[in-house]
Amino acid sequence: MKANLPRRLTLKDVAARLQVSTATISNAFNRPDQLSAELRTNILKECEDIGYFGPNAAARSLRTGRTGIVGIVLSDKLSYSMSDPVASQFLRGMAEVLDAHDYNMLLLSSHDAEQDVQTRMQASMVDGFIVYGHKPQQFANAPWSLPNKHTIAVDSFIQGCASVNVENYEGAKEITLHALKHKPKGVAILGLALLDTNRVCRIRDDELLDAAASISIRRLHGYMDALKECHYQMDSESIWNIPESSHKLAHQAAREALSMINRPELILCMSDIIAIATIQVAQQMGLRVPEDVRVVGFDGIPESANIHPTITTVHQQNVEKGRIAAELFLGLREAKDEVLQTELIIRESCPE
Amino acid sequence: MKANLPRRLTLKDVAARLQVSTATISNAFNRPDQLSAELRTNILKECEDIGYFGPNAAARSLRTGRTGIVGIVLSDKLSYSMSDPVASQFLRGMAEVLDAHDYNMLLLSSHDAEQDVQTRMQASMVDGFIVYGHKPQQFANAPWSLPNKHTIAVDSFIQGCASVNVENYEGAKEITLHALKHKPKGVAILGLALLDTNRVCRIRDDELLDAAASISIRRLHGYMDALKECHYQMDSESIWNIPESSHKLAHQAAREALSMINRPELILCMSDIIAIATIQVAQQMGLRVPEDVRVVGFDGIPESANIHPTITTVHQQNVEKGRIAAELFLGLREAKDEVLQTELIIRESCPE
DNA sequence: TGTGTGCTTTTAATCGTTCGATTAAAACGC
DNA sequence: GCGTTTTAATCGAACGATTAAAAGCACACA
Repeated sequence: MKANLPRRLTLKDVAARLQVSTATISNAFNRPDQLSAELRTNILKECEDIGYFGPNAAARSLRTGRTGIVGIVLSDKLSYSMSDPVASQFLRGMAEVLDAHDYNMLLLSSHDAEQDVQTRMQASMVDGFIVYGHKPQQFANAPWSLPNKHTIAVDSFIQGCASVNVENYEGAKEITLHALKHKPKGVAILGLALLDTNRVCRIRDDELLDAAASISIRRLHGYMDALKECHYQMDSESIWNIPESSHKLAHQAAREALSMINRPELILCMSDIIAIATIQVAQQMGLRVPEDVRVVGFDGIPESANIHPTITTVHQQNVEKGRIAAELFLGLREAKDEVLQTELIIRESCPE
Repeated sequence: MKANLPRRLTLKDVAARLQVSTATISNAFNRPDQLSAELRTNILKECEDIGYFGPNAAARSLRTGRTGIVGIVLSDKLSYSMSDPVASQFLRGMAEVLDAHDYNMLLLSSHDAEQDVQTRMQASMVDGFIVYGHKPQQFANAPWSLPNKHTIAVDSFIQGCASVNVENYEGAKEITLHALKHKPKGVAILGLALLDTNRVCRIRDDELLDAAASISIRRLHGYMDALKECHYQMDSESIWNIPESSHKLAHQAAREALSMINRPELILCMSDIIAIATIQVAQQMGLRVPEDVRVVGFDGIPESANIHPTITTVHQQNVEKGRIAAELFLGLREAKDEVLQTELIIRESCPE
C-alpha cells in the first residue's frame, strides 16, 4: 500500500520543474527579498500545483539548528489532569505568547522513570524547556545542564535557570491574617501535594522537611507564621495532605476535618478547588458558610467567583505567569527569577 | 556569550575518541544486537563521560523520515480551555497509549487563520495528526491530503480519515425518552456550540443546518426526535446556544431558561458542566431539583457523581476514546470509523 | 591449504535543507 | 563608455545521523 506513493516532494523537485536552483526555491520561502517578486509568485504557484507544502521541517531543523518547538515538561499528575484550571490558565498565557512567535509546544510528562527524564528531554526535538509543576527533587540534585537547550522553571527553582514564581508565602500569610481577625475557635489546613503519596492523610511536622522547596510548603509556612503571630497553636492533627487537586479527594479531607470533635471554624485551603469541595461538604453537613465555618482558598480561579458563597482567596496571575515564562524562554525579557505578586480577594466565604 | 560554547557533541566526536566508526556508535544506541556487549558498555560510558546524550533528533528524523511526534490539533477554544474535563480525559487516554509507544504530542491549535491550518500542519515536525474538537467546516471542503501524514478525526469525520465518535444521537435520544416518562410540563434545551458565535442566545431552527456534522447537532437531533416521539412540540424559543462549556455562560443561559413565564420542568443540557451550572442556578432561585425542575447532562464527568443532587447523564467513554484514537493513529487497530457506545446513568437530578 | 561460518565493525551513500560565498547581470554616476 | 554599487540567482559545503552491503577476523572442519 505504500509502494505507489509518489515519494515526498522536495525543493529539488520544484527546482527541476522550474529550471532554477534549489536555493532559489528555498529563498522563495524564507527570504522573499532575495528574488524578484515575479519569480517568487511563479514558484509558489508551482508548489501549490504539484502539492509541495514547503520545506521539510526535519531537514530545516537539522540545517538551522532550531526547531521552533518548546518542550513543556509537566509532572506526571498534571499531565493526567489538565483539568486543573490553574494549569489551564497558565497554558493559555504561554500559548498566547508562543503562538505569536511561531513556537509550538511539545508535551513531555516527566514520567515515573525519574532518572530517565533528562535523557528523554535531551532526545526530544525542542529548542528548550519550560518546566512546570514538577517535584522539586527531580531537578534539584544536579545543576541543570542540557547544552544548547535552555530551561525555564515555573513554580519552582532549578539551579542555573531563570524562573517564574508567585508570592506563595506572602499570599498565604496575608489571607490567614485576614481570616484570623474574626478569632475562629479552631483552624484546619487542607494542604495540596505536601507529601509524596497518593492518599489523603494527616501530616506530621517532621515529614515536611524534604519538600522544602515546593510551593505548597511555602504556602504552609505562610499559614503557620501568620498563625504564630496571632498566637494560634497548630497541632499537626489539623493539617491534611491532599495528593492532587481533585474534588473527590478534597471531599474526603474536608469531611474528616469538619467531623473533628472540635470542629474548626476556619479552614485554610491550598487551592480553590479544595475550597469549593470543602464548602460543598460543609453545606451537605448542614453548616453555613461563613457563619458556622469560614473557608478560604488559593489561586483565584474564575469559578471561585461564580459559586455561592463566593470564595475568599489569594489571586495569582496564572495567565501572566504563562506569558512571562514564554517571554523568558524566548529571550524577550532579561533572564532572572521573577516573582509575581498575589492579591487577597475578600468574598463571602470569609468576609471582613 | 555564545562563543565559548564547546559546540554540540555528535556521533563523530564519540567515534573519534573511541577510535571506532560512527556507525558503531549509532548501533550502540539503536541496535544493541549489532555489536559486542563489551564495546557497547564502553561506548555508553564514554558518552556519559563527555556529556553526549544520544543522537540528534532532527538528524535522525531527516534520515529515517519519522519524528515520533503526533500533532494534536485542537480547536481554538479548546486549546484555551483545557480545563474541560472531557478534553482532559480524552487527552489522558491518548497520552497513555502514545507514551507507551514513545510518541510525544505536539499541540497545534487550529487558529483563526482557517486557510492557513493545512500549511501549518504540513510544516510541523510530526508523523501525523489527531484532530479533536474542530469546527467541521474547517476540514470539510477538501478531501484530506497531507501526503505521508495520516490523520485521525475525533468527534467528527474527515473525508478519507479514520475516526472515533460516540453515539451522540442515540445517547441524547435515550436520556430524553427516560426524562419524558415523568411527563414534564415544559422542556428547555441548553445546547453547546450549536452556532458559530461567542454569545449565549436562543436559536432559530433555520440557523442550524450548516453545522449538520457537529456532535452537538447530532445530540440535538436525538433530543428532538425523542420529543417528537412523545408528542412534545418544541418551539425554538426554548433552545439556547452556549458557545463554550464554561460555568459563567451556562449560568446565564440557565437563568434565562428558568425565568421563562412557563418555567420548564425539564432541562436537557448538552454537557455536565452545563447541567451543574443549571442546578446551581435553580437552587439559587429556590427551586428544588428534581422536584421542581429535572435536569439531565451529557458526558458523565466524575464531578457529576460528586455534587448534590447527583446528575443523570449520558456517560461517554472519553478515556477510551483517547486510547482508540491513539491506537488508530499508531496503526494498532484497523483503520475505520469507530463509534463508541454511550450509557444512560440515572441519578438524582432526574430519577425514574 | 582452502573455505565455510559467525560475529563485529566499517564503508559510503544518502536524507532535504540552509546559507555564506560567489558570480552574472543590471543600474547608476559622471 | 568606464568604474562602482545593487540586485538576482547559483554553488557547494555542511547539518548529524542511519543503514544496506561489504569487509575483517577468528576459528573450525575437511
